[in-house]
Amino acid sequence: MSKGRETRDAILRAGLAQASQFGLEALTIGGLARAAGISKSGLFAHFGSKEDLQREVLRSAAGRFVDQVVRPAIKRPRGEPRVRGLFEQWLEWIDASEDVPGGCLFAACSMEYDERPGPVRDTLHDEVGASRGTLARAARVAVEEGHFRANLDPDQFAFELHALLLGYHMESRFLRRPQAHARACRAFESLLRSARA
Amino acid sequence: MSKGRETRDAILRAGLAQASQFGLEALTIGGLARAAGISKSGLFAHFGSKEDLQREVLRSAAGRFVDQVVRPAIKRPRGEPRVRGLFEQWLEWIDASEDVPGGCLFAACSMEYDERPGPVRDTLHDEVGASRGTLARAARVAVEEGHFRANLDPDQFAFELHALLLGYHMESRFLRRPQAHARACRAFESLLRSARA
DNA sequence: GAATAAAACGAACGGTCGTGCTAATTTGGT
DNA sequence: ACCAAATTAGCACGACCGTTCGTTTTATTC
Repeated sequence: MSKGRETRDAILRAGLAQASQFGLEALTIGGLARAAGISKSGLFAHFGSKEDLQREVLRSAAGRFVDQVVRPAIKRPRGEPRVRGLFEQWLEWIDASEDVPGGCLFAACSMEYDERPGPVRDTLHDEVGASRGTLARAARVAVEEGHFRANLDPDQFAFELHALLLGYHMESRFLRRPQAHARACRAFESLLRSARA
Repeated sequence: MSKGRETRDAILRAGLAQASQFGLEALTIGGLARAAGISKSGLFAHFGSKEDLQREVLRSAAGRFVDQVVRPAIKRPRGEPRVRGLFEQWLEWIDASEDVPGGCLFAACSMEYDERPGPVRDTLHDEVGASRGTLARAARVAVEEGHFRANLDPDQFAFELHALLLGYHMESRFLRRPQAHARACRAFESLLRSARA
């Protein structure tokens, strides 16, 4: 790998860390350059604009999300186990990982950008939509496998599960309640129960 | 009312509108002054610091939340109807109101401040905790009234309902799905069902 | 209507923001 | 070891940030 891409990756890693904690809007060129140990203009040369930088950070977050949540989950057997896998991996994704100390970047930013049109919002929108789609697809498969009842609406299930994950994010990261994990698991089991019955 | 408090209220009204759309961090003295039609320094004189301004905005948001959600709901009969009232009023609160065009300020800001310690976060934390407490209390009353099953954990119920409301916020305001309202209602009915059984 | 208090203003401060430009340096291929 | 290309640094810019200050305008009170 060329030197350029190496530093570029390092920048994105630092940017992801920063953005996950303080938001994409709070990402600054100067601050990020300081964190990455290079000059402002040296950093800037890797991205044509701040907006580009923000979108690249989002893209790298999406890559990590696939690695950490989606890929491990689809290794599990089709149907309910895979849905459970998505849920469990997603919980871990929301908990701080080494490179994303601020929790789920998407959850934080979708609130930040709900009234802020532009390319960044569009990129974010696509990625949130994709992750939501993954949930719905897993639910549909669980119906096909006969694990979930035949008349289950997979999109409704995905909506409810997604809401639950947002709730966990708030409970754990903002309210800092120690029971957050237990609460989320109980709610998930209850959700599964009504998806089967 | 003295002239000073009048403009102060007008500033807070504009601040609430702005913050609900773009976040409390994005609130700027200059921009707010422009929106309120006064000078930067004229505005600043009403609040000792930007942090104070942010906290006052939060306080005024809390007041409106009580007026628009809590008070109408506690007029309903104790038990399930009151829980339903909270849910319905809360949905309207999340939808744009005249003075809060950006949806629920608390939902947006709790993501913004989950890794940003300080007085603003503390204030926000208290208010989110209070609104959550209102949900739990209503659930407890519904148990007492015999509408909900006796072994229901009111805090767990509050957690799940709160998560659902966050999900609605994302579905409606960020993803802009037209079915958001129907989805939330279906999920709510399902939640009620499992609270009764 | 005059005296006094309250409120709003305009200018300026030191900082930081994103973004150009050019010059120096480092890198990789020969 | 040398050269071209890729990469980084340095510097400057206009704009805006929160904040302070002294002055001027507007409200309130007698």
